[in-house]
Amino acid sequence: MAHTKLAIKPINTNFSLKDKIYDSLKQAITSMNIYAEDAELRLDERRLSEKLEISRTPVREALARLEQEGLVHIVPRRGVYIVRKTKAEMLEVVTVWAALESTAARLVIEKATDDEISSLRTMFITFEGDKAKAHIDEYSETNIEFHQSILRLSQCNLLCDLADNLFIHMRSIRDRTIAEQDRADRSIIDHLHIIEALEKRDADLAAQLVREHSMNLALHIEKHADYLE
Amino acid sequence: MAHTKLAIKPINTNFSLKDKIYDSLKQAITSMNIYAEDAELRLDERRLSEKLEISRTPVREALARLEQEGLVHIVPRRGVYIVRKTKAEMLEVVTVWAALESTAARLVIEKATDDEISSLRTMFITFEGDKAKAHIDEYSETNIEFHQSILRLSQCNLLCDLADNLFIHMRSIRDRTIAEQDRADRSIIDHLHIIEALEKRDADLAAQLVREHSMNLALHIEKHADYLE
DNA sequence: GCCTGGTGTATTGTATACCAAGGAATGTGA
DNA sequence: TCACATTCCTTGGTATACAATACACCAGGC
Repeated sequence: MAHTKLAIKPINTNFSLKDKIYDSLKQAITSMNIYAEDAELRLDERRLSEKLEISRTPVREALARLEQEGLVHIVPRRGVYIVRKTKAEMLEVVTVWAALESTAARLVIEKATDDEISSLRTMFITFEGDKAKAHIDEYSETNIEFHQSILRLSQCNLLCDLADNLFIHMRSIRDRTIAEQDRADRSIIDHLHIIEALEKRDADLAAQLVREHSMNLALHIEKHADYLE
Repeated sequence: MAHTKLAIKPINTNFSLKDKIYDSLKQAITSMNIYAEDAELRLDERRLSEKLEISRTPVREALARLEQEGLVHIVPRRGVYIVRKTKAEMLEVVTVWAALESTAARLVIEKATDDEISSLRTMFITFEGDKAKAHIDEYSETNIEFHQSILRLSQCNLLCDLADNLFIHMRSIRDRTIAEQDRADRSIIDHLHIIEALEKRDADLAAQLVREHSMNLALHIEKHADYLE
């Protein structure tokens, strides 16, 4: 049915250039492999603004936000550099992640329905048995999804937001470590135990299992992540 | 004694205008009572830049950082507003705080020396007995110091940084709530129990006590903080 | 050959001008 | 008196010009 009135303009006037650039840069940084030998860690205000065909001002504001967030480091009159976390810093990230996610697990028990919790279980049915090793890439995605689901089901926005920021750094590690040894299998077992604890509504146990699961990653990084200087 | 060598200048060339403005604004916002009826929540780029006798650009960059941090909200073409947390948001802040501090407590047990832990105890000797109620203001400071000490002794910078940001919001609540009822006394008792757990190097207990202590604040806010809309 | 200082260039920091959008004040007609 | 349109002011958004600094390179003197 044709409208008699000019139908639109719900066009977003609410997102300014700087927001778009911020999202765009963040996405770009997130999806690049920061720790590769030949990674291009240098950003150039002017080149960026020319490439995006806008002026430097909004680019600068976006970069300032990224710096506040810890993704880039701005050196006065030298340039903007993507931050590489040291091993020590990465261990801190994982530690804080553990804190956030285990608290999320407690909240899930308070707030989530049985259905929501059991939805976690269905995420893993495709990996029953030995399939995990065979489909590492898929599993890695599911793995990430699982952890983010716990955050989401906690219904605590602050928790989600903080965790999201940490996740940017976690992701690059997880991708590297999940393929090593039998970590994928071990990971699934851990996850199933966590789900069981949630289903039993045992807050202390769930929190403990979630924390230990993350801290195992920390131990692994401590031992094996030599590519972090 | 006079030096024979020219003694100095490791002078920081690293602090630009925007950094100073950022610090200055943050300090100002932190120390004002955001929740007072007549609080001036509106900021004006132009007025600020005129008052500080600089251009708008660095002011804008400072404000952008503060927005990223959640202290102010910038509404396009409307203005910049200091953020008032709602009750729900404040409860989230306290929840996340609990997560961070209880993890810090675990780390204290791993990393702090006996001396460092016992230094926590000495903070409270002046408030032995019934003195807490009589010196509410002093106690409020000690209270804050106690919690920050736990973070600091965890030797985890990320934990400290995140907690500091939350603390800005916690502070305004604590100042209001500590004077109510017998919360000061209760608070001291909690703190002493926490210290005992740390001294016994009982990580699970310490983490639990710290978390419960904070969550009690959450319950109190839930019930009594009607000034949060 | 090495040290010292100058100079040029690249890059970010800051200032300023102009724009667009929202909202309030004002005017106008019923 | 009220509803509505118009105007204007306020305010943040963007673009651009200029200033300041870091670094590389080079020339000249010892």
